[in-house]
Amino acid sequence: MSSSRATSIRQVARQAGVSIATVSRALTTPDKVSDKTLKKVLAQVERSRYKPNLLARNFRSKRAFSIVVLVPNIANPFFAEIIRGIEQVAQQHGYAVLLGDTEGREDREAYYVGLVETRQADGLIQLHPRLPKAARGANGTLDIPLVNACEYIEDAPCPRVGIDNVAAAREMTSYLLGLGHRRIGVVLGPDSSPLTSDRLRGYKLALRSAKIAADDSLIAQGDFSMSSGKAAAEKLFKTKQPPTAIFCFNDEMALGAIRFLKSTGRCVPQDVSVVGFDDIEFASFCDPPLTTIEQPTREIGNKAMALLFDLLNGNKPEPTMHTLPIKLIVRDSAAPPPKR
Amino acid sequence: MSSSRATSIRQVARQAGVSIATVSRALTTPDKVSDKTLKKVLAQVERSRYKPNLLARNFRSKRAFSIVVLVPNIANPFFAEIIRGIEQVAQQHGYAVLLGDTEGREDREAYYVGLVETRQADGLIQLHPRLPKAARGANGTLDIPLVNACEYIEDAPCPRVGIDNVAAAREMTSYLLGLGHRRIGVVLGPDSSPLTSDRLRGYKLALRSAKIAADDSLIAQGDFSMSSGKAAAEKLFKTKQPPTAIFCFNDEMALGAIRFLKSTGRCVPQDVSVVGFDDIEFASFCDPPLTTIEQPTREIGNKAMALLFDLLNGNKPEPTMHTLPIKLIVRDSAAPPPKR
DNA sequence: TTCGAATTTGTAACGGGTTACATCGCCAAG
DNA sequence: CTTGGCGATGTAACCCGTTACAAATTCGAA
Repeated sequence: MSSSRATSIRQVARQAGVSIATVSRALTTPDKVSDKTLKKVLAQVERSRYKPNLLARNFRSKRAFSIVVLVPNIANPFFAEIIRGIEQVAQQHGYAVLLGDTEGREDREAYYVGLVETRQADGLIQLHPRLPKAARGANGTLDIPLVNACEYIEDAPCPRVGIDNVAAAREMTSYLLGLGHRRIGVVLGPDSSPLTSDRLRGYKLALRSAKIAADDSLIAQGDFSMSSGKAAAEKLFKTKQPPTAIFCFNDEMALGAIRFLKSTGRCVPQDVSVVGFDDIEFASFCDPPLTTIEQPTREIGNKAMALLFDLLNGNKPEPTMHTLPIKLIVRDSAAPPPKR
Repeated sequence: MSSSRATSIRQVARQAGVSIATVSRALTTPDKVSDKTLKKVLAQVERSRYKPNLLARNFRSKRAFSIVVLVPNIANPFFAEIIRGIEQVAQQHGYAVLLGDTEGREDREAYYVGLVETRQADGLIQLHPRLPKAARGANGTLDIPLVNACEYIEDAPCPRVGIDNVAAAREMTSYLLGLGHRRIGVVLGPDSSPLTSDRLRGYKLALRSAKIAADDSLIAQGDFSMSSGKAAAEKLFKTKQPPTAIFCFNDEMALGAIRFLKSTGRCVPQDVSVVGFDDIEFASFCDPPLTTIEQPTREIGNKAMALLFDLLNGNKPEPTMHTLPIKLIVRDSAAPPPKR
């Protein structure tokens, strides 16, 4: 109580009249201790409210039992769900998760990589679409246990988990085509994101299948933020022949686009259809409820952590891509184009 | 390279021709080492790519240099912003933040408290409106360094940081009264939250000042979710005399309420005004943009971490409440009541 | 009873840093 | 030429667990 020094295993051992090894065993491998002694030790542990210092245990075992997740932005509910998925299985395996919100800054990223280099964390899950610079070893191999999720890294020498963005975008585009749309605008994410190129590819594939020529004036740049979606929609509607439907590469931008359309008196979906991607929670509560692509966020997180756990336990890295299924969620933001 | 054993300080010392103490000093207190030796040591550190094992350092210094944040739900963008604020100053002080998403489960909470009891983390920031059960010591004092943010805990023996919810709700209610509303509905948060009672108190205070009698039929229960806001609005409009304005105790519920009103053909704000609380990012992008109360989320996070840091460094606990200023954000979701 | 195997317990080394204390050199003052 | 003082360096203890190995005890079978 009064002592500032926490009770140590040696104290417990002395007070229980056994050796420290016995106390250690009683706590970690109880079946190696006789019933009588076990009871005696546990009673004393209880009495002196002893909590083993896991800093010491981890040090000895050379494991921090924590992993870090590098995330571009936790304020984004899409990532939040993935983090939950990660945490869920992390906890099952006794790992804690360190949150690494980089807010886009490289120095932050380096800091978190440093955490695992200095053994404060055992591995890293990267949600950004790039390999952390600091993680590359001298000979090009990976220095640290790493798995990549959501935004996959091209040719990354690590396990990856995500969805088939080409197929998903193609499915969504086909859906709009099926409604009768012929002029379908797209609002891209940032260029740096492989997501953007994949989804764009899917979009074009669908057009090709429908024998429709791609039109560059129907493609607008965005950056996954709501305001960029608004601006992109504005740009698309300044052209001679505006689209009858807009496919935004995430839900936030779709919300922004809808915001613009409404502000100009257009109705969604009667005048223009708008669809998104991700199915964040707000997608079902906006007006109109958004037709979008649901990503298995929870599962992506689960899988990513499971892969990292394998990695940490020496199981094969196998730098393969793990693709999880998506689902087209039809709500009310897309309808057949207006007749004219 | 080939060795699985990471380079240790002893290796570096041997190869640099100095003692381990000198290497240690070169890395932690360079001014205690002569320039010549310092250069020699750092060169060798570089050459052998030595990274000190912080697990060992932390073990020795009896500090984990990490703290945990207990959060009800990271998927909630309001909490996400606060976490960012916490992380920001944590990093300045060399602390990492462990994310503790409890998803409302008590066992999870206990697990995270255990993390600090076992020294894997040094302290805890609680975003829930309650004291972690496990944190209470034998004699009622706190066992672990704790600070409470956002949803304050009544009589908690720890520093707290948040806003003046009574004053904020009062200000918002007065604003609606100023627009001419006389029947103002409220949608509460969960009963267990002190937030709810404080905001309700502020609401009633404002009514009293305007000499308007409170009417229980204008009070509806919610739980901070969008769907609960929708349900609550529905209930309020089933009564004989529905309100002309609805004050929802957070933005999500306001979004839900607007959703309901629109689905019944009512216009916001022409027919009914709706206001929220928190000013989450979506508040400015919904339709209509939401009039709400802006909380200084980033600052709350910053302050909470600063307080915890003080606590960890032995500075007085002083279990006082730190109140940060709010701001009424007027957008388009509230207007004078319709004339009749 | 005796012996060996199996089980339980204890002793002590160990992990990788930090740091108190001792030592050593060096230089200025006496 | 001493001596004292100071800065730089080295030696070794220490942190608090785990665990290899040794010792002691128990137990059953011969």
